[in-house]
Amino acid sequence: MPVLAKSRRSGSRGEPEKTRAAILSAALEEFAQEGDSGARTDEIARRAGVNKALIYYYFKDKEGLYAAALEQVFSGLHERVMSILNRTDMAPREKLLLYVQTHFDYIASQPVYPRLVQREFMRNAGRTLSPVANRILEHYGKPLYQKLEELVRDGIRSGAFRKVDPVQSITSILGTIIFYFITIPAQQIMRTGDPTSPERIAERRAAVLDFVSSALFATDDAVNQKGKS
Amino acid sequence: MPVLAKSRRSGSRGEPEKTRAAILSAALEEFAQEGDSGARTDEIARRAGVNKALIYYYFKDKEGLYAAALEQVFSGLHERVMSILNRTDMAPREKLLLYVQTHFDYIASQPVYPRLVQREFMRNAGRTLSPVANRILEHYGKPLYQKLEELVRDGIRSGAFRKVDPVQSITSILGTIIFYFITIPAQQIMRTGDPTSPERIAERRAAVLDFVSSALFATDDAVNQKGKS
DNA sequence: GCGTGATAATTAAACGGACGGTTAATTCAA
DNA sequence: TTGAATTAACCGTCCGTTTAATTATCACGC
Repeated sequence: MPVLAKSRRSGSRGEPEKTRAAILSAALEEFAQEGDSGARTDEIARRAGVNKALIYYYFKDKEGLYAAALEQVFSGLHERVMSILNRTDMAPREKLLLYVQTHFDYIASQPVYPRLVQREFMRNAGRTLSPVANRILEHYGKPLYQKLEELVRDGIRSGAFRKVDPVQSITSILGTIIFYFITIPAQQIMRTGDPTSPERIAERRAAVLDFVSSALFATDDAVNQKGKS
Repeated sequence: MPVLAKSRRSGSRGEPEKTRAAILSAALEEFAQEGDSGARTDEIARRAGVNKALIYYYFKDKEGLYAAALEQVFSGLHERVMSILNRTDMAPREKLLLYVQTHFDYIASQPVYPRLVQREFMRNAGRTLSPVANRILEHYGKPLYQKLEELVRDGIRSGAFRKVDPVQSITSILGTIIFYFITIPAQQIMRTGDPTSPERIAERRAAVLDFVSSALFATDDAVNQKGKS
């Protein structure tokens, strides 16, 4: 990490931004592992190697820290994925496959992400999500779903995709991509070996692409002429 | 929902089993909603309409209650699903579709189930699951995966299924079935309307069957469905 | 260059409420 | 009378949050 010559702004010892980042990183792990309420501020501070009070110095309170953690993972995904979905130079099939790969790879590169996210989206107090999750979904989730829906419609219109319900198929695709990662702890029992090893991840990646392709793509133009039951 | 069966005077012999069941039921909701550590024993007692001490009277401690809750949902699924997977009078395609329907319907009938389960399987303290989840998976998860794997192999061997990796495709299928339910809170924001309404559930059910069928079944011109194997 | 405040970064310690769990007393069917 | 079922009240601890003190760095006048 290059020491920024100029950004030695002010303060006392250490680098404030580095400290902040350390806290955030520790929080990501702890939140993903234990969940919102299960995460302990003491443990986060310990992991980050800083005093607990710094959490409240940099992020107002536990919820503020939580929001920052969610924001970080989501903005990263959003950036990568949307740049693909906004492209206009690709046919639906290639575009969808590239999207799936990108989404998959992002999750695989941030093993902490899926559990963090999934946890949050399962937690509906009564009937509504937490304000934090709500904001995240409005900001990142909706545009993603919208673009994906558009893509699927394009694919269907052009005959590249089967005539599926766009929204439903998106849910299925997301499930196929994400499910493996959120069940990794369970898979350590169900199967032998390490589900997070590069080989296993590669194996899963290929399987996801195959599964989605087969589920969504029309089986060659000629074949889909025959009526379906 | 709070069935205050005040019929019996509460004092000593109300109905013990009814009380126990009330606690368990309340626990299921609370655990599913708030998670293991998020759930509050006071709240569970309140929902069940009983004194908090009864939780410790019937179930040793919070973890005992949690284990009982997991046990209940899993045994119910196990019972329904295994009876299908053990049948020998069905061709792979029908068997798999029936399995998917049954699994789906069970979840749909117990909206509390998927979040409860998913929560648990995401929580790996360090490197291993909780002892409770471990036991559940050994007892219910492994046999299920095993039977499903067998089924997929049969399907491939008979030519009814594409030549997929059995284990990977099972993960994909499970993801397709379950993902909708564990993201219901999020879907209340992403789409309009109630994702838990019968119409929506039916719509999702059809989509799952379609998605899985298309992903897994061989699209051979030759419909070599020979009925029994 | 050199004290000298000012301020940002960091810490130790403690507070107060929440929450899991306990206990001793009470009720009521058999 | 016995004992299972139930309750109110309590306890100790964990944990999020606050506060006050401390350390280091910078700005600046001298």
